[in-house]
Amino acid sequence: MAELATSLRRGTLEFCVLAMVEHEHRYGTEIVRRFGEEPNLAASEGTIYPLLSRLRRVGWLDSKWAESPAGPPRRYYALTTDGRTALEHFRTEWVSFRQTVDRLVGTGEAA
Amino acid sequence: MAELATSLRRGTLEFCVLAMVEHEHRYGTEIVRRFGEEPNLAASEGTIYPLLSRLRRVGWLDSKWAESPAGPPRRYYALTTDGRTALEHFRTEWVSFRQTVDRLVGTGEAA
DNA sequence: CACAGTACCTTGCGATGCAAGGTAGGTCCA
DNA sequence: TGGACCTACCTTGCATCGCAAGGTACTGTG
Repeated sequence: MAELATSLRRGTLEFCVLAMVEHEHRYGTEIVRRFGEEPNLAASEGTIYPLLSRLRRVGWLDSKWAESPAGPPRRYYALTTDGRTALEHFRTEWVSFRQTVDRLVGTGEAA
Repeated sequence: MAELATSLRRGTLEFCVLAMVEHEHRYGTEIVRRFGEEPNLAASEGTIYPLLSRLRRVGWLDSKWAESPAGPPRRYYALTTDGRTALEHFRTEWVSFRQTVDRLVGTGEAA
């Protein structure tokens, strides 16, 4: 069986990325660092970069290069209209899904 | 990108199965049918049977055959001690994970 | 000009959801 | 008796995706 946390990330990680660039444009390394600070989501470069590529490919993220104050240029990501729609859709699905799991496994919080 | 619901299931499905046999022994087809009634978790035989085999293999589920009132015999599943421990562990992890996602994607329910 | 730091990306593997396909025992009814 | 149908089990093969490990390239420093 795979690591518990790893499996849980599946399916949510990409939307956490979308949410992360929703209000501010961010670049790869910055995103990796921020996820690293979340024990529940900690994901390395090997996860994040391919993910960012996928999100660009399906048209949920857009990117543009920008100079760095020091070091190589950075690729900054931003939500597209489709990306925003997908994120909204996820928010609805997530709440529903979360409630179902809470009910079935009984976290002790349900009524 | 895969189906949203499909990805979300990953990692939680197996614990929903454990929870389903926590208090009552159940057999494969019954479990499939019950999941079919949950729009968020709908999983077919092709998902459930291999999953049940894995759970047996790692020692979280135990099973014994029993006659059916009509039709072929059924394999009834029950939680092992290890299975119960794993389920408890999941409950803790899940609550923590769920809160992190709620906070990051902002479901509009957070404080 | 070597070295360390930052930033990007790719390769290969393992785990797992799932459609589709396969086996076998039981019931029903002509 | 025997064919159609149901129930119940399980396997095969494919696609997806997280991730460790490895790789390229630019920049500033001593």
